[in-house]
Amino acid sequence: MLELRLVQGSLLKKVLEAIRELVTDANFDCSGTGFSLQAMDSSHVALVALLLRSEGFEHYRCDRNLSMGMNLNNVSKMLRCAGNDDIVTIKADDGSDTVTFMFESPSQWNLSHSVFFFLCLFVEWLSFLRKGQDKIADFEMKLMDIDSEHLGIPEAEYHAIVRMPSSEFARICKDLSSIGDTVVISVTKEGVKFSTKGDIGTANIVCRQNTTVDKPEEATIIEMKEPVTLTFALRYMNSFTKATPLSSTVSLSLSSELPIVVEYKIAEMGYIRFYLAPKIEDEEEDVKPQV
Amino acid sequence: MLELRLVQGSLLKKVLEAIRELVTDANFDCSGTGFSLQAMDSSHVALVALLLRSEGFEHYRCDRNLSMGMNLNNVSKMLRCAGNDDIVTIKADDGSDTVTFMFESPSQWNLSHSVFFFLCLFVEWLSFLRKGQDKIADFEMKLMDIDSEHLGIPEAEYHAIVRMPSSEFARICKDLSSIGDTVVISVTKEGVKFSTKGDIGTANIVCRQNTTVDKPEEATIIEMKEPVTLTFALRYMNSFTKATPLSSTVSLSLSSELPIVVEYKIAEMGYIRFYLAPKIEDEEEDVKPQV
DNA sequence: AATTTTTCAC
DNA sequence: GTGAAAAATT
Repeated sequence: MLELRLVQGSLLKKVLEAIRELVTDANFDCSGTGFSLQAMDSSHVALVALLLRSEGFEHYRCDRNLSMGMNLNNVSKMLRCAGNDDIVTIKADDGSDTVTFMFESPSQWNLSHSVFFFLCLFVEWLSFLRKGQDKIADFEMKLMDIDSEHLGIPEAEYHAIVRMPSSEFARICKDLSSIGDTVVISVTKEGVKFSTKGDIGTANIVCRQNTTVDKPEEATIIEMKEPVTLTFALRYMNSFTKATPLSSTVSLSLSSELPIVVEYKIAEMGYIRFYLAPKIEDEEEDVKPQV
Repeated sequence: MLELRLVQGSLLKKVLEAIRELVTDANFDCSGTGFSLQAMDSSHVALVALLLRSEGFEHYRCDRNLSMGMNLNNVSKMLRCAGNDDIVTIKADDGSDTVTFMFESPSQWNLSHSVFFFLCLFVEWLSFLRKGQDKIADFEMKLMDIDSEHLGIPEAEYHAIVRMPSSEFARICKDLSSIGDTVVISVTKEGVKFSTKGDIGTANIVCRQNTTVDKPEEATIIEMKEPVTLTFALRYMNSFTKATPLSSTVSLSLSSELPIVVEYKIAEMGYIRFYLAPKIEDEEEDVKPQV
């Protein structure tokens, strides 16, 4: 039997919005460790790895390892029926070919946004006292059989790791894709440079290391062992940035010839990591990306 | 060599959004006086004139007069990659067939919107002290050869000049175009009347002079030497109102048989002016507009 | 799921 | 000024 209770249900909604553009069907794997997913995108070029550790759940019961194949668009449809403040419970019986998502709405309180913070805390405390909720919904979904090719992802030493605000990374990818199709990411001790070239011209965006900001999540930090320059398809990068709502920072891990790792940490729980193989620099422009 | 540095980069973004619907390709002319553009719209009916005086730039260097032909949609694409708070620099080397737009993001400061104004000023002063920025982007674009027919626009005496809130003018043009295709603008000592006629009926909007408002930009001021009534195609008027974000007020200058001048002043820098010839009132409805 | 911008009908 | 349907964003 499986029963996972996640107080912050909006997190699950964000996770699905982050993945569903890239992957249509995937297996969710449950074990004592946590709730995880690993899948290639439909064109077999990018890889997504999700981990939500069991400790991050309010309640986590997983009697034995379970792999549940789901259509992510359908999961997303159901999750969109959950309010952002809902508590989400995922349930599956042993041997069952269905999974159930349960959403408990917290009681409606007539609060404007300008209410004081302590009042919010008070209200949250009240809602713990309440025995029930105004609304409880459950959605049951058929599971599917999906061939999973669970790749062991080797731990690699990266030449460079860049951490920057996730919104800034998203903005850069979006801006560059209005000029070109690919981005050249180049890390030197000067900083990290994102470049592209297209019919109407060229673009270069340089971000310098900057740790002198008020909030740590606004910092740009570059750990570089060796300079590295790699080229990637912007189309995938833009898909990855769908995970921006999950974390205020993103990290890019780069090594020559290795796939880039674009990681969004999920507070208290784990991460989403996207892997994308670099384009092979060649005389020809239209080289098909290799995995 | 050309190097123009504009602290308020969003202004340039707005200028391009204001023009690009009307004009696809145009020459930007740089001289000691400033940065200017003059172009007919693609159907050769309306004329746009832009002036950004050199004094409005933080730094203005223009060694010799330069006319740079650009596709405004491409310029706009690049400018959309600039943040609204970015400092924009336009660069061109002598004899080069490219132009470079450089965007410097101000450093991230932890400021909420509710911060006091003087604190903003302080922060702006601080950012001048900083040697560099977190993010610097540069976009290079090929220039084009464009036949420019730089018309001398004669200074005219206008029978009437109406100044009103630009948003109000935009609203009137939009509303009237849901009823008819043309607007009759009629200035008398009563005020200014915008009228249209269509299949479903007629509409008249009268704005009376009103200077007794709290803010001067909310005033409607009519300077009239002589009553005047002219007819214009609403389609162009609606294009002109794309410049609304540039100024809180607009002025309409009218004389019989002369093109109307719709002017948006650009604070501290200059203006955008749109010229549109009146439709000749005739028994026939479908008279082609004359320039 | 594909491409670009805004609104309604000829 | 051209064209088909609804809405925004890449």
